[in-house]
Amino acid sequence: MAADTPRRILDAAADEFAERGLAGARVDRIAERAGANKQRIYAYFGSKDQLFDRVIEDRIEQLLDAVPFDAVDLPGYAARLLDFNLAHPELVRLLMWHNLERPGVLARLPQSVESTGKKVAALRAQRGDDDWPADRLLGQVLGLVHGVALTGWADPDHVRADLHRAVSRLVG
Amino acid sequence: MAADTPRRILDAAADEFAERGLAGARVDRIAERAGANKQRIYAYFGSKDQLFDRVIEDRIEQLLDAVPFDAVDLPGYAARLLDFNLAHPELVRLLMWHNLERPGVLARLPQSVESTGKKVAALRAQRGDDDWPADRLLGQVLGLVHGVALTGWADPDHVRADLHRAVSRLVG
DNA sequence: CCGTGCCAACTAACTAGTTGGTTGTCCGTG
DNA sequence: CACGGACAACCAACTAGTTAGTTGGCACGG
Repeated sequence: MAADTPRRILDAAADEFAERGLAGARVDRIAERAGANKQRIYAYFGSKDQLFDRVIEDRIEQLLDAVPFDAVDLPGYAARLLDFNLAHPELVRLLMWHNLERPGVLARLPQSVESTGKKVAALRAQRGDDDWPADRLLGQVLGLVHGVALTGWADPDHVRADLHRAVSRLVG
Repeated sequence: MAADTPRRILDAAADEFAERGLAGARVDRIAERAGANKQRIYAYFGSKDQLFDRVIEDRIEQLLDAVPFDAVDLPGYAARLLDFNLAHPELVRLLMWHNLERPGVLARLPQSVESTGKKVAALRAQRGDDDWPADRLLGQVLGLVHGVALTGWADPDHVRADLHRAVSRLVG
């Protein structure tokens, strides 16, 4: 077998939860997708809910640190983050489900808090806080990226170019 | 009884679906919340899925046209749209659920298409298309509003002020 | 008597979580 | 080398509760 069982279960669960959410996911289906056994799921992760949380923990870092933050070139960072989102729609869906079905949990996740803290600090060191407080500017930029990724009518190249332009105007 | 039965069912279903989504919602609970009867739901709406669609149809207009579009004062429009979102989180949740559990349906809804079309036309008449194509500029603005509403760490007053400032820089 | 509505019980399928029994592998002990 | 425990994993059946959707019977107003 390719990887060890807990790993395969996590991956299969990520797919299932991304497609159907917590309430819509089926434990039997996760077991089948993992090529593993139902009892292994309960042995390793305890319950469906706990498994969902572990999946999020497992993937959140991947999503947060996929694109290295660049306080100097904020428009470029935004564009690269958008590209990652477009390339990994399952992870975006996973986070949306989690936001709806486990409200507030993500905001309290240490990895998330730490990553955001570092970004704010880097941004503050680069630009200072007077023109536009770093945390709030970051919020605008991240909101813009996720928002346009959601709305996403136009083709990716246009969206990326427009996003780059928009963030340039924000920081300019 | 306050309103007629179909109306009460739609309202109760909107609450239930907004809280728990399609898969998480329970028909019995909707009946209870409506102070109505389960068979009435099936008599009027056919199935749980169809009921969900009807709820969306019923509420989509309310959410799309909640804030009259203003092509002249785009920053003000964005701020007012944000305020509506903050004031009606259930409707935002309802749309997020629908986007996940019924992907693509919303984009094909006539009301949605028409509303967007009018906005784009008004924006194009106001600013022209050369500097920034109207449809893509609108996408950026709407994406920004929904994005910051999602991310939403800071307090509403700051978020609104920052959003106003951001959109001002976009259109300026 | 017909339409609207309520109540309660019912079916049939599904679902999270459990249990018992089995196989194979690794590892330390005699 | 042989033996036996510990462990990881599989399979299948099971429990107990839930859930969408149905049916039959009753009350009331026009």
